[in-house]
Amino acid sequence: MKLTDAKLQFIASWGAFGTHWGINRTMAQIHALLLVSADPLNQDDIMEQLSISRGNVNMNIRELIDWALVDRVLVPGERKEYFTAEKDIWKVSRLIIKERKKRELDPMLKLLEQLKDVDGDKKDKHVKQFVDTVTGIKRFGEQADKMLDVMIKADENWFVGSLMKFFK
Amino acid sequence: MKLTDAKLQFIASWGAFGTHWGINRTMAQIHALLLVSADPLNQDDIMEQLSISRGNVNMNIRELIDWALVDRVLVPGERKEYFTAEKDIWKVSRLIIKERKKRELDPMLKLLEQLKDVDGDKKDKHVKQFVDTVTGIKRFGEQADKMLDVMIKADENWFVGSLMKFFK
DNA sequence: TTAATTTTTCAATAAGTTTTGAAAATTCAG
DNA sequence: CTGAATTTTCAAAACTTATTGAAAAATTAA
Repeated sequence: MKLTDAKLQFIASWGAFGTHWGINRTMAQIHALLLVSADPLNQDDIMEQLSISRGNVNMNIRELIDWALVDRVLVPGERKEYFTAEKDIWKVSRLIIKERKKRELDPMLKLLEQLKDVDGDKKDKHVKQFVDTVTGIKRFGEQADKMLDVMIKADENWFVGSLMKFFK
Repeated sequence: MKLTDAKLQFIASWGAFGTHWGINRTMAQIHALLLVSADPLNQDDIMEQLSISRGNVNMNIRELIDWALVDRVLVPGERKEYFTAEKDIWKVSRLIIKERKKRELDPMLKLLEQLKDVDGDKKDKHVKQFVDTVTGIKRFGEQADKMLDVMIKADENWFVGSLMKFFK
């Protein structure tokens, strides 16, 4: 397969993949494009290669920068801003875990903490089922929280070496 | 907080949570409702408690059954079908991992396998960047794949006991 | 059987999300 | 400063996804 076609297919698939993970299609496509580009790109490059509008590029690039997946780089002698993606996929996954944990898991745990103290007789089976469910999810979430914290701090060697040996 | 309000808040939040994870809002809400209900519910119960249409309940219940998160149960003397959710959150998480792995990770790995054999001179920096990126993601995906397989097979005791000790 | 009940389907509609593009704001070279 | 280049904003439009509800299909009690 030609490089150009392979790039297009990678970008399309990464975009579709992203939608399953709460990341919008275009944001994932821009990310994909930058991941496979050897040199930094500017807004016009991205507009042209993905056939999308300036506003769209601008908004999604900002979002990618928020997630720390993309950095602005200064190209000497150029007025325009250039962008480049973090290429180390282990670092990328840690950045994504960190961001999603903050946005999703942490607030959920906070809510469950409140809900577990519902009023009413613990002997009542409806109250009991609610409390048991909430408590169970909370415990699970706390374990996941710890595990993810370790992953966020770990580096690839730790991950591949220790964890994967552990997982046989 | 009263049980009724706590339930509503749990259902609303679980629904919002689900949308971040590629699960539609209503499907997650029905799941939440069944998780906190002590007894099985029928379509009319769900329609009433969530204020949604019959068609909507029917489609999303079927989807939940596909994922094996919900089971049909026969209530003696009743004509209607009743539904109940798997309450063990560890089992629930394994079912979700299994389904999403099959739908998302496996196809992505298949694609990356093809893309890594792109034509062209490996010395060319554009080809090199593409191949390096694809190979890196593929390797990462394969590790994740193995790890998730172990998790799918594991039970809660293994998970909490061994893994969590490992994670300090 | 038949007819009442229940479940399923699906076209139309509604709701939600993303994208555009032109105008406003900002930046910076001269 | 001034004005050209660039970036940002955001209301309107396009697109995507979810929901409704009525009709069709399936089920089952009598």
